Amino acid sequence: MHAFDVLRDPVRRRILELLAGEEHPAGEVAAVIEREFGITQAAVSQHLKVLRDSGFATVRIDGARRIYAVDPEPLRDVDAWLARFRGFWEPKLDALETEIARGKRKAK
Amino acid sequence: MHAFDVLRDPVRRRILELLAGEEHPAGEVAAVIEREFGITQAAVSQHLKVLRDSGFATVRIDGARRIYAVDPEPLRDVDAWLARFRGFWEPKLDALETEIARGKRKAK
DNA sequence: TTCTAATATAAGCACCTACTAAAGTTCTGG
DNA sequence: CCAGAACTTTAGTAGGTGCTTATATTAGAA
Repeated sequence: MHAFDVLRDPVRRRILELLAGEEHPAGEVAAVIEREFGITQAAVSQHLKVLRDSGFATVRIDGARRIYAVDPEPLRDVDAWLARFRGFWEPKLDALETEIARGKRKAK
Repeated sequence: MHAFDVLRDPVRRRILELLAGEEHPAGEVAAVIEREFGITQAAVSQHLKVLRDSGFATVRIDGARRIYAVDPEPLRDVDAWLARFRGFWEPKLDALETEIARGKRKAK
């Protein structure tokens, strides 16, 4: 499943927002989503599965709980795709910034 | 239609890539897409309509031709949404860069 | 005006996706 | 071991999306 297919769903985007700050058990995520979107816990679990399978989230087992966290890799891919359009709204680098960027690249 | 719904479709993403560099008449876009994806001109026209209606593309009439170009606004929104995750992969700003960013903000 | 090129729109159909309800799994406490 | 809590998985379904074919529109050429 392509990254944009995953992000297309507003529920999945909201889940990622919730996980962006810190990890959360599935139950907490489900509670928020059930309240905000009016869907069942099973539906949330299915969305979490999509996020897992597509690499947007990782799970850690803690007893009967499953703790979910963001895996940023696919989001980074999306960011990379967007890069080609960034010139439309970002101001050009000025000389000093260019130098800094250059220095950083060398440092690596 | 939400921005991510629009970007979900690979044909529409490809069209935006084509338009990213420079504007193109619908016919040129259709020729490329027909070849790359094996779909008809009508289908491409429908995708162009979606891009128009959702604000991703603008049209300029030139005789019998319609010249399409990227409108970056919705892409910028997507970029803004992604910003909250950028901390996962971007290194922290160092002191000098922070100063530059601060100066720019003041300058505005 | 008539013909053709360039493009858009309409109608109809085949998937695909997100949902619900119900059943299955796995852990923990008594 | 049993009950219940925390999740996941399965089966079935309604609605949405993207495609094709056919038709409409509009501009320029003859």
